[in-house]
Amino acid sequence: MSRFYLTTAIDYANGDPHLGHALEKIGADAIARFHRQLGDDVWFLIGMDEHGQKVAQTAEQAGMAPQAFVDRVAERFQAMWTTLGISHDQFMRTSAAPHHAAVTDLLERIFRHSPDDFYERSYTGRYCVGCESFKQPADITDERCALHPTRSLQEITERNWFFRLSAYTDRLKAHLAAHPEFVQPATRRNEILALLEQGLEDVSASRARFAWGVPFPRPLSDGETQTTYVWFDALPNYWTAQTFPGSRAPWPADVHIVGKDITRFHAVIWPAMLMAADLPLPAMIWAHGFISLGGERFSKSAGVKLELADAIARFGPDAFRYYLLRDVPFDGDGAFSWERFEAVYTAELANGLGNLASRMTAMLEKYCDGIVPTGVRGATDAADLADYAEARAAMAGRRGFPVHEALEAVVRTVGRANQLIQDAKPWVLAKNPAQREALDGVLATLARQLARQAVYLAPFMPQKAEALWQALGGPGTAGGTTFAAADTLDCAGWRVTKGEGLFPRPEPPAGA
RNA sequence: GGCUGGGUAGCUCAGCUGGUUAGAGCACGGCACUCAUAAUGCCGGGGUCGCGGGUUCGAGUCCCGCCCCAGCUACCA
Repeated sequence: MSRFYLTTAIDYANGDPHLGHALEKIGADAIARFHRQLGDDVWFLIGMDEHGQKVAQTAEQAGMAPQAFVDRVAERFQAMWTTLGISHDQFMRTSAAPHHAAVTDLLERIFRHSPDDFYERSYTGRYCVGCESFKQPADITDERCALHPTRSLQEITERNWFFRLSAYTDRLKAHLAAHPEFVQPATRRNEILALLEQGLEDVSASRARFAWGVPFPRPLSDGETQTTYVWFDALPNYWTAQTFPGSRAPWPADVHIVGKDITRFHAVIWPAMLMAADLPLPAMIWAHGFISLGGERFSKSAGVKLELADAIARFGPDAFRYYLLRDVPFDGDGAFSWERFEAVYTAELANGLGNLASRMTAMLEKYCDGIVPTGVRGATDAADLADYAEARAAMAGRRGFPVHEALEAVVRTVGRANQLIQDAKPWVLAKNPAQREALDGVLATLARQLARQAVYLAPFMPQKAEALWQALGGPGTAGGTTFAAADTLDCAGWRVTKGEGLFPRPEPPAGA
């Protein structure tokens, strides 16, 4: 059994969960569940990034202490993940004591192993009082901050701890050259290579002006203790997770699943920190795309534009998961639309899988008293197994994690089952007792097809997969069945029951 | 501006190192069937492969130029 440790980005705790957050967690959850059924010993970490000036500000605006505020936000996120069936093993919160202690340890480890990498330096920048942050040239128009054009920018000099990121340019280049799979998909890897080619600049490791965070372990030469800068607090969460009570998080991680907007932090700063601390690097950074709504992008810091609850309520959490995983390529961008959601649901879940289950269970009850007959495996099984092998290949990580390709391969088996029924015409065979063996063979094949579908769909639609598995009378659970077992299973003797439709067709519009 | 990737049927996309009538899914039209959630299966219409040159016996596939789109171009995360 091989170990598989995957993480998602920790979500910034200054608002409620939105579609963008959900896409990442659902995709990661499908990967986690898939690897459990591959037989891997999976540890799946998600969580919250709860520190920083913005959080402190938002809390203040809400009239709350920062900790009370993030407690409330974390609760909302966790409730959403429960609703969506996210099967994380650990929920990180950076405001938790073990994280503070472990971040401090990591920073001290860097001081110890790479004494030259942290140093004091003055940073001079254009500070916007409205934003309470330094502005980059790109954000400045006519000497004013784009967001606060009525105020003038101040030139402020601040003394901080800096991290000698520049010293890692060559080592990072060498690592990417030796491990082409380290950053995926390829387009993100190209961006990182371009960045390394231009050379890295040192980055702040501590900040003055706000206290909501982990105190930087060593004071500046003038005695001031500053707050650890966001990336030296947030990124280490993947590593600090193992210090939490009850955690079995190993190190290094097999894959960090992140949004494409934060690839560089994970592919450059984080590995450099680990090198400085003399710790092993994660095997892969997988950067997924974004989902837009009405042309507007979502990201961690974008506003809520779609009530997640509404989308989930439409056809249930599993259908929502299916739609996102099927219609949004996990290595690129996609767009949410109600029309598309309904079209995919109707065509593939109601008319496709749902109807297939319905016609198969009906025939088994009608022709076999609900007991799956004995039948030998044939070409249909072989063709299905080829598709499933493709699904496993897509999820193996060699080419990153194109989750949509895996699901697509599984969906092909639904079409094949419908075709088999049409070709074999069991209702014709049933009229002729001499064709009994042929009829049994077809129905047994269909049972195996549905059973395998339940098992392979479990990572994508955990609840619906169990409902199907139960209707088929399978032993144990679909999600608890390994793919290896599914590939060889025999359903002879299972008691099938035709229950409620798995995916009811959408209600026609009122008045239509 | 620079770097990277992309522009192929109404929509979303496949088309590896150049080679026969350019494919899939969805949508659309017709036919068949009745086990099924008026579901399913079969057949079909539909493309100047962004534009213009070039190389080649032959280019969606290579070269040059141009147009358009997306991402990146570092301390909000």
